[in-house]
Amino acid sequence: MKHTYEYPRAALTVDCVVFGFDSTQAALQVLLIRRGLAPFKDHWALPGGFVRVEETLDEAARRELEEETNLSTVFLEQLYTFGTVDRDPRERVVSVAYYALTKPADHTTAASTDAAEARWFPVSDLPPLAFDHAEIFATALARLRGKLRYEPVGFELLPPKFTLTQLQRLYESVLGAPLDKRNFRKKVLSHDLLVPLKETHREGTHRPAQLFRFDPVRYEKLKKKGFLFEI
Amino acid sequence: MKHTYEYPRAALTVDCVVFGFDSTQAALQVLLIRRGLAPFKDHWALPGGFVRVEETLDEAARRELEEETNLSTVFLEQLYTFGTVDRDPRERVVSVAYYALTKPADHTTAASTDAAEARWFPVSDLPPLAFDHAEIFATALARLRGKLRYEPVGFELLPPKFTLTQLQRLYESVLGAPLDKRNFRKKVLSHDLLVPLKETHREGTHRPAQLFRFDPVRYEKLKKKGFLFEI
DNA sequence: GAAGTAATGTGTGTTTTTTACACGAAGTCA
DNA sequence: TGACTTCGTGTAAAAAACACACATTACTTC
Repeated sequence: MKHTYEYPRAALTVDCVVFGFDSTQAALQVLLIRRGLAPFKDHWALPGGFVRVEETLDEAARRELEEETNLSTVFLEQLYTFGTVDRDPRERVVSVAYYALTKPADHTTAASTDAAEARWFPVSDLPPLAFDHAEIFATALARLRGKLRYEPVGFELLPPKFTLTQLQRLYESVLGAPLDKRNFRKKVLSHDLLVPLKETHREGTHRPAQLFRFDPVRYEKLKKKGFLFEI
Repeated sequence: MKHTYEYPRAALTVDCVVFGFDSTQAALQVLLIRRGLAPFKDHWALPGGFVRVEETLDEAARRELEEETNLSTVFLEQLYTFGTVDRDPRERVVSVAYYALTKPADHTTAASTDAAEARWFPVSDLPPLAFDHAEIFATALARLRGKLRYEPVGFELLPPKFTLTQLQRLYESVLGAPLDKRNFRKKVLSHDLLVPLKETHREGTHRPAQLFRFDPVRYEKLKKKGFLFEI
């Protein structure tokens, strides 16, 4: 070790796996950016960047998300820290990975501001990723699956008003298995976290569907009491 | 590493929450070391230390564990990364926390080699901890609870041969709730991960208990097939 | 305005899982 | 041989999970 500090320093980055859901195609998506610089120039990569000395990890993740993709106010949670010695060809870089869930409203905003070209890809059809980002993505997807099963985070991927069918499609794409309509509705509604709205979702040539919204206040209350929200 | 850094560097540490289980007292325990240096001199803290440039995070955690506590071959898993700006009064230090599960056999070894005095504390009665280690510990305990519920990690805290009552006591101390003996045994045995031994555990003035061992091979097989091991 | 189309919304019976619960058996010690 | 302590076991009731089909509503087209 030949450094002048008393301890070795590592370059610290945050990388974000940003999930979105396309209701029309019922497809889970990830936001990627195309790298403008070497290494991995022109490759697709997770949005991310270096952590500044005066900001926490969470702040860094949120800042990068805003800078690179113009997303804000999203669900954001630390995922795992990747510290293989040679994951960056330049030098030792340790990356704290986060995953984020975004509502469709934010998507367009994201897609429009491409300093470095940002695009949504369906998770089932990703391009090759830079660095160890494929591994990070896989970890994130696994975590999302686990999370969705036990906590009501699905709403973070839908617009504020949504139908039960939309919600079911979301669960189906994330979990990768079809669900029974009646049983799904029964269970979701039993948690008492959805409030039916007066409005309906009218679209196309068929019966309009009831719209719901998620009740975050009620969720906090129930969570405190230790309720579970298994689907 | 060069002297002129294009990006800010952070000092990177690993900290380990080492769990042990005292079967005789049915108490979950944590291994702490007493700090010999400022800051927090003479305070109790989690074992840990700086990550070297040529080692991965996992390697660093394992090395620190061996150096400071003489433990090896334990279950070790990354927990969470703590990156509050001022968590270390000296300078910016980001810590990747791990949690470890150790078998009783290792305990004595650990207790004996105290360069810096290492001691086991029952989790219900911890001294004040240095830095943000109390928060790290709380995170680890919550994780352990979650993990135990869905994966067979309890065996990591017991000797290679154990009785079902010992296992039950372990679950009870970690989960913090009493369990029904018959239902517990039924469920544990239904997973088909325990093999009964010829020997029995004879102790004190009563009927000896059947000894079991965990079957890691069978576990790997079942895990691959996607089986769950909920308790 | 009648008929066709497409997605919504709803209930019940069956199976599986979870829970609650008590007592004889086996060994030690005096 | 009697007292003591922990071990090991089964069943019935309740709850949860699962499988499953059809009438309703709105729009479109003829």
